[in-house]
Amino acid sequence: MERSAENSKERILSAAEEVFAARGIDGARVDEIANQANINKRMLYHYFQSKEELYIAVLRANFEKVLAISSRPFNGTGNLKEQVATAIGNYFYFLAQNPHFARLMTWEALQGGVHARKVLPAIWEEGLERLKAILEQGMSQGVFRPDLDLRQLLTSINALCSYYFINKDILSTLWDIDPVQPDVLEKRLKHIRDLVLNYITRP
Amino acid sequence: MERSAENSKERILSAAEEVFAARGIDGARVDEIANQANINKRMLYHYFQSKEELYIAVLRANFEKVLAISSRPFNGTGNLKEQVATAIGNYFYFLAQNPHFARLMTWEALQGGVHARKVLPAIWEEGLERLKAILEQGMSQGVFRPDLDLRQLLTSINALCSYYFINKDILSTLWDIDPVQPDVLEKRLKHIRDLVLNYITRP
Amino acid sequence: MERSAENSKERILSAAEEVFAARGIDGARVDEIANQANINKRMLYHYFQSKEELYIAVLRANFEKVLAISSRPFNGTGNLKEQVATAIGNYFYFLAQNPHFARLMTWEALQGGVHARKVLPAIWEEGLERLKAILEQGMSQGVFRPDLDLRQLLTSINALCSYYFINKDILSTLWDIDPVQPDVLEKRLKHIRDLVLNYITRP
Amino acid sequence: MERSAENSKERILSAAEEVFAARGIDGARVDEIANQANINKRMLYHYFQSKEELYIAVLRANFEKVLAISSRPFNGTGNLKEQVATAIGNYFYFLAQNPHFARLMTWEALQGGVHARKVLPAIWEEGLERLKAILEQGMSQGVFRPDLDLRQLLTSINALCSYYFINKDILSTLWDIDPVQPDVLEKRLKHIRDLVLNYITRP
DNA sequence: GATGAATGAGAATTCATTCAT
DNA sequence: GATGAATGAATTCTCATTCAT
Repeated sequence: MERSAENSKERILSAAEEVFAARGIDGARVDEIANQANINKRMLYHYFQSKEELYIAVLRANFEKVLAISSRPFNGTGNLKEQVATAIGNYFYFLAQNPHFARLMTWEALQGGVHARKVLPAIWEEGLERLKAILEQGMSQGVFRPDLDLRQLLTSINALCSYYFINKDILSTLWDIDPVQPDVLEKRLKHIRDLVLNYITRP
Repeated sequence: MERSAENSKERILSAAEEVFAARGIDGARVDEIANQANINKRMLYHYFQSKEELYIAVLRANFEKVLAISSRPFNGTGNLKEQVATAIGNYFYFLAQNPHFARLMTWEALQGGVHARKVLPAIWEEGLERLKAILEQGMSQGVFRPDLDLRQLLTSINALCSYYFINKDILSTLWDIDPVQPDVLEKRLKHIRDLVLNYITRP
Repeated sequence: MERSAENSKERILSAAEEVFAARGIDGARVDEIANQANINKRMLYHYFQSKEELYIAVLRANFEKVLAISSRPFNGTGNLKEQVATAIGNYFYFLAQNPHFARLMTWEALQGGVHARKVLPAIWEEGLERLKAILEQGMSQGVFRPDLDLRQLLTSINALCSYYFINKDILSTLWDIDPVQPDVLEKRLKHIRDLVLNYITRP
Repeated sequence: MERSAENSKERILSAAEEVFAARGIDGARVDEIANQANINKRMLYHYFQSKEELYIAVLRANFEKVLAISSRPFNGTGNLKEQVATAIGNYFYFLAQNPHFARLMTWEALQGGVHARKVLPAIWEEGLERLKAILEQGMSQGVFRPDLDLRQLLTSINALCSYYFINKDILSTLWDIDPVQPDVLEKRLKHIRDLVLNYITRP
């Protein structure tokens, strides 16, 4: 990892994300972040006013990451059912590949979203904005059941995906397999898709 | 301000549950617990060896609560579908009426279950043990689809229920209504039941 | 051990002696003393005003023990040389059989004798009072060298005896034998007697 | 009030030695050490993990001091008897000039050497290593009595020297003179030398 | 005499933050 | 930009002592 002056801020943010995701804001130690970023603690305070500011910066960066994902050209093809399946898969694998994201969101949720609120109030559902559009389209076209409550449904999809990653360690113990192994991931995704697609297509 | 000896420990446990559920083990302050329990901090250390021990005691008490629920006479009647609906409802309302439970479990989950592991390793699924039995029965009787993966399904039910309460504050902002109001709760439960029942009954 | 009311005070004193000898006044815990005495902590404060008072009471009791020894009929027979040997032996075995004594005296010594001073200022040499008398007799009779400095000599005898017991644990490690085993004790005593008698009898 | 970085650790160690020697590990207060070192308590924990670690560091430093003494060029001249006298004098004056040393060793001894053991197990006799060599030489040359038990003898010399300094305060009261005044010191040393030399040279 | 719970003052340890260079 | 030492305010934990019964 390069150590030129310019990327100091990046290194701090990245280390902070790691530590905050792992331990939450109260469990995180500024020292650990500085060590992991390979910078002097004083530099950390040069770039960020306080531990809390740094935490918020991490949240902001993560929100931007989802936004980027959710606004990038959609690779869903075929009919609307297939597009739902694709959108769910995209989200699921985004969470799998960005393990810090769901953890950060959950620490935040447990704290009532006090910090996240300072960044972007309505971000919570952003990652599923595309999916929402597809579902709305499907409802109006009669492909999906007309009585879908999108709030409930999007909440459920979020739950079905996030919960899995949040509880990874515990599931790992309970099931005695690694929940984030490729084939195990795929199995989980299939289950979520079945559950959701079955529901939205049957009146 | 009663001060009888026997309930001091209870008061401490109860205050600790409140504070740990609200802030997690790292965010909790022993002083706050002592104040809320209306005891001298010293007494807290008389009954519990350390903050961590107290936290574990809280976890243990909560585990026992679920166990008590899941092992009490089941009020499910009627056919297996109805029984599943009842079991989900029982669990959902248990979470609604014991708001600390899901929060404690989630703080724990985020920390990899390090403390919970010291109490009871396999407790995680305990609250849904009854439901599991019903589902197994339904599968063998051909009432439910035969290819149910119970691990996945129970995880999903847990997710659908817990996530809602964990994200209560955020949903409250997003939706601009109180998610734990009786009728809103009932709506959420209906959605979960639909999702699950639809899935398990269609091959 | 009997637990009738009357001997509570005795039990406390005895436990306190044990604990104070083992850990010193600062290392001792009132709780440990109470537990070991099998009484309620409150009783301890019934009999003794404070931890310090209790400690002083222990010192006093120990001083009385030496006084009793040093004033009891002397079993020294034969000539003065033999009497010196006997007196040294008596003192040495007193220390061996009352392991708390030398330890208490040494904790006190390290603390400048602040507490002991409150009990009996001149007690320090009491245990060797008899020996002093014999030595004086021997000097005037010309049996011992006439230039003996009794202060120095008594201090030395005290040192030669006490030091051994105080450093018991360390000698045990260094020598890899138990320093208070009967034959090892006897060897030490012989050495001390040789050293002293050789000195006092040669001009 | 200089504040250069390098000597902070030294100042802490030096203050700690002072306080630990004066009050023992249980009687010592971290606050007092910090004050005396003129640093913030926090720095103390920056350099040393805990009070116990600091105490062990003090022991280590003191052990190194004796080692340095005992391994420096010996200024003993003349015949073996004179060399013994010199070696005893060196040790005696080392203790006189390093009053913390004997005190630290004695606090340790009373606690069974639990902490010292972590530093250097066999250090206890180190300060008299040189003397031991001379005595061995003298025995084989027939200058000293052939039946010397060096363990006993070295223990005795240690006792005769250390005990004096450990009991300084009490002797001061008993004798009504200052035991560490130069001429009083010299008198004590003379006595010890007489005692020992008389013993080792007479069969 | 006896008990167990309770307490306030204090002691060790930790942490985010800032100063001097 | 960068550094390492320094700090004050908490925070956890401990202890001798006392109260209510």
